[in-house]
Amino acid sequence: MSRGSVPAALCLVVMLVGSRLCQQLRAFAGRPPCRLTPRPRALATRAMKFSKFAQFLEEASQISGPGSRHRRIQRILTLFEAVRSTEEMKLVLKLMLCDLDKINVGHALLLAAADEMGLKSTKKPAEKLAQWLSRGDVPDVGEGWQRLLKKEGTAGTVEDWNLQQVWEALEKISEIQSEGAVQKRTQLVGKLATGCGRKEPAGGKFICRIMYGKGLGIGANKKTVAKAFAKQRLVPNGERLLEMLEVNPDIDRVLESLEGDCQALAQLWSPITPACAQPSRSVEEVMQKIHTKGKSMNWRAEWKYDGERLQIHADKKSKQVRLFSRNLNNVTGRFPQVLDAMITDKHNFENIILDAEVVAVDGDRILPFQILSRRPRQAQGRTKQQDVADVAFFVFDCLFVDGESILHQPLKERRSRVWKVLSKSDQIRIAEGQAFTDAKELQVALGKSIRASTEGLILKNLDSPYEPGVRTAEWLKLKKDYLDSSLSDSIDAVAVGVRRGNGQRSSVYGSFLLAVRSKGSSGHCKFQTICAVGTGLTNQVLNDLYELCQPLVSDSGVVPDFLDATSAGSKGWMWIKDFWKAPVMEITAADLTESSVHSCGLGHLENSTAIGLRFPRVLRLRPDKGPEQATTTEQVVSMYNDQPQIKSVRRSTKGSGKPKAEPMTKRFRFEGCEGEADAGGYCVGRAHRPSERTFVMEVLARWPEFRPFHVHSRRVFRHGLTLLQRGGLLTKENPWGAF
DNA sequence: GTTTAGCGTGAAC
DNA sequence: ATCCGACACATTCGG
DNA sequence: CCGAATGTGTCGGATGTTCACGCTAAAC
Ligand SMILES: Nc1ncnc2c1ncn2[C@@H]1O[C@H](COP(=O)(O)O)[C@@H](O)[C@H]1O
Repeated sequence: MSRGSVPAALCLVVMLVGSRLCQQLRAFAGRPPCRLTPRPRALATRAMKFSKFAQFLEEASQISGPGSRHRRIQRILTLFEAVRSTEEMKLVLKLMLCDLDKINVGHALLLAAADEMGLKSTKKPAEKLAQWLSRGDVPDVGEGWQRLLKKEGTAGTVEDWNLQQVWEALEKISEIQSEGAVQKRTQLVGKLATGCGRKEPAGGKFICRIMYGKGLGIGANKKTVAKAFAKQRLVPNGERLLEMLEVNPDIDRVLESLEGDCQALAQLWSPITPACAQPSRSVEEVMQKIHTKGKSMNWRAEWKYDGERLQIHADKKSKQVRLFSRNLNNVTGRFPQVLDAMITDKHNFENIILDAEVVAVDGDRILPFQILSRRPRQAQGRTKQQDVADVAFFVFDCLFVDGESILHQPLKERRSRVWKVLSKSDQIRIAEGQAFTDAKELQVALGKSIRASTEGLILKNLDSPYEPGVRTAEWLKLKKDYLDSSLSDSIDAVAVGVRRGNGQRSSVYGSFLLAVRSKGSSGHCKFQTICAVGTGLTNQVLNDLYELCQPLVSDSGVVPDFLDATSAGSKGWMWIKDFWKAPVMEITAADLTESSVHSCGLGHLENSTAIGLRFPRVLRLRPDKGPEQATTTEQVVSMYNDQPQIKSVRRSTKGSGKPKAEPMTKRFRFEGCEGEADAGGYCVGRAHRPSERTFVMEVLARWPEFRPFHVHSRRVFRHGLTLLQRGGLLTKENPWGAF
């Protein structure tokens, strides 16, 4: 077998699953206060100390290996069993799930608070902490706090707050406002750290993470905590916690309701966790998913509008309307135009809950997400000046109508139910879509949707019920940037800056500042930043990049002169000085956006705007390329101008778009694979076991033709492995050496 | 003393 | 938003 | 038929850009 050619058996067709659960909804974050009942004090006598709470968490965090999930759940269960009252249980849950009101405490403030802990053993604790973090001595601020507090020791009498005290401190922090707020907050946070972490330093770590609000880092979040809660006995109906939370995010209320006869039904004025869609990477993959699902061929392709998810609650008689964001925040004040549109007499409902996407529009034209996000976030006074843009609501589902929860009804029913009672208007529109049965129809629909400036399609099983909070297989998203085709171009960009990772990535660089090539005025090459990227990298690649870049990093902190960077775009980076050795990465993105942080295209566009990338991610490294072969600014600019939204604006304002630019780098597809999913049926799964990873590495190393594939570590050649084994190319004795 | 620029935070994607 | 790793559980393969 | 290999789902935790808002610090 010659090295440059690919065995026929290895024809790989990318067609299958990339099912990725996105991160969980941060369902609880920042919910506006709606606490009507004063909180009774927990029993003072046996109230749980934060130190004890922290010990449980610490133990749970150390569990790993096979069976770890179960053991972790058991450990958390013991924590629950140490709880003495429902009130205390509320606190435990809210703390574990970081369900706090907005407290305006972030990374910087947590650092500064180290100086407010009254530490004796460390001089300039905040400085020390920052140093630890920059060197990766400590994976996150929380661990840093723990380390500082540990040094203090527990000699003498030491504060040890109970959960109630901690909660009250958090509430106090959330209330701090106006002049001097930052200082007051910092002091209070410092005090809280002392109260939580003097007796048990791990308590400092956890209170820090709780305030930061991104999870406790113990390998247990909402789902796992709920599993443990299901087994505890103090509060009845524990196994219903999750479903109840999906229909009412208020933990206090839900725990109370569990004590009665509870049912997970949609309720007016109480936000329902929205359903999400699974990503799909091609028309073929979609068709395959639909068919293997079997039963129903009753599917609908709907435009995926690029705006914000909005849940509309309305009641005709009381003339009330309430709007909730995807994360269940109350955003009623942000869309005053729509409130009126919801309470017209033209509608034939008494009350209703709609699922919709709100989009910035100009008449019939759909505007980019960026325009929508420029609208004010808070209710504007009566003296509203010209708004940034009109908005329209594209309704695509209905969860509740006239006092009845219709979550369980099939989509078909729900749809026909709404359209009967909802009256369309400029503000209230219906999501465009069509039924489809085969790949061809789907392909056509996809093309249409993209030309209409949407992100792609959402495909829905018309026979499926509404599943709150679930990334259900009954909804598939097919976005243009997922597609392996010329529809989405990739960019080859140079890593010009690096930044140390956090948490589990603290031993390597966690993200990279990327730049593209541009001709400097003097004819020299200048590079312009286009995005930072930190996803799409495997641990292997991260380690390699660390080894590769470490020697190239300058210690000066001065932006190198080959680089054209804005001041905002150059904050927090360590610079690569040995530029010509800098690694090149092939990346992709969902959109090209206007940027004030990055410098790409400065000088090529009107209003001295520059271009950045939305949702950038690494496809692969390009060790075969040097910076001089990176994509150019001009190419990026023409990609920008090629976007449907930009074109449509140009059409309406000017005559025509710019002339077509030189061709982009295209991703390679191995010959014979295109559209031949049935030909061999060889492919594709995730290569996540070590032997499979090794195999992939080998294949990539030996047949460069494979490299240009959209190779994420989890969507590669499983069957290729089998085939090679069967063909005798791989043997048991020498699994990888037979090439 | 008043105005403006900068920075941190949260939240949308 | 995207993506990856680890683990869990289901299904198929091969002796 | 059973253990190993493979296929797929679930969950947690890394990471991105941009914007408005409100406080702080600098500039006038
Ligand atoms: N017709 C539609 N049906 C469902 N979701 C839609 C639709 N149009 C836009 N979306 C949005 O797409 C989001 C899901 O995409 P993603 O967040 O990429 O998983 C939802 O949260 C909605 O806000």
